Amino acid sequence: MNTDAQLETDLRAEGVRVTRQRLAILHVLRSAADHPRAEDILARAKEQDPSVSQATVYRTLAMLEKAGTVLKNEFDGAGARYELAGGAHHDHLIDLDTGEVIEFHSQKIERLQAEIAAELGYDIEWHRLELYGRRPKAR
Amino acid sequence: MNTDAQLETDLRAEGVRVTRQRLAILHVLRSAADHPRAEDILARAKEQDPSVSQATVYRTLAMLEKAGTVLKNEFDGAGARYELAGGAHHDHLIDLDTGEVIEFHSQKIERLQAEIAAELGYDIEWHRLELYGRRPKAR
DNA sequence: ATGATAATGAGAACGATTTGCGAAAAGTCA
DNA sequence: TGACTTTTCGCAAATCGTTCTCATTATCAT
Repeated sequence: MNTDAQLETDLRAEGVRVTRQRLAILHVLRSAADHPRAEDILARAKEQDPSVSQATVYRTLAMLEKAGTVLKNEFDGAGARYELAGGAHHDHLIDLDTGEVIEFHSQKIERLQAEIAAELGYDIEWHRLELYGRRPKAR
Repeated sequence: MNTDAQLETDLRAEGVRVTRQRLAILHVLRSAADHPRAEDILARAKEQDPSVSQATVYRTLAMLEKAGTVLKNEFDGAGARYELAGGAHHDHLIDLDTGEVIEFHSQKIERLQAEIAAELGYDIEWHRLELYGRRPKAR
């Protein structure tokens, strides 16, 4: 698990400065149960530290993404959605009615993807698999 | 196969007016071997009819997408890329070095996706599977 | 504490896409 | 074909999410 202190240590290890704003943003990410947008992250971070600005949210997310600490998901519709990395790789199922994001993983699909790419003469660098669906209406 | 005349007939069937601009855009899509961006489509359509404007390209693509005639792909990086629908469903492999887009299809993967969604209690409305890779350097 | 330097906030700038609006075509019917 | 109605068009301004500029502030090694 990642504790806030743990994350702070990681930041220092990256050789970047530990600022109030960055800690606020990391805390938001760590305590998020959903996959918040930059806008949401800004709002939540401001609760903890009103001085956090939009620019800093984007700058911090970009740096954390480069560092591999956060994952940026560009689902359809408006705006990227973020989550802390650290867990196992997974793909996403987006509920078209609520916007809720469900994580899942299939070793079989991963294997098939690699096979297909190999047949086409490619090495996969990364991939994106998103299912968009609805919960069938109870009848 | 879709001939230009065929596409025109489809347009009329949709109850929309057949304009020079729309025909130019459809022709561009039909003769495109790649997955052009709105910008490319505008440039190519202008060769055939200089009066085509950017706004019309976007408006036309939006209407064709809604009509199911074209597919809009939002790969990573800047701008959506379009292709004529009409063929069989397929997913994409994007060459990270050249930007080239390769189409592929796997019945197995499709089936697995449906199974996974079903287990989670969902019906898939649509999905997006993109592989991003490179051709291994010859040694 | 102090200074070198990185990070910040505010707002302007950006790129892709969308929209409002008056002018110009397309379709319709006589 | 001409007159009329409605859609579509081009242009420019507006949006939206995101990035950048720059003067100011904060971090951290000393």
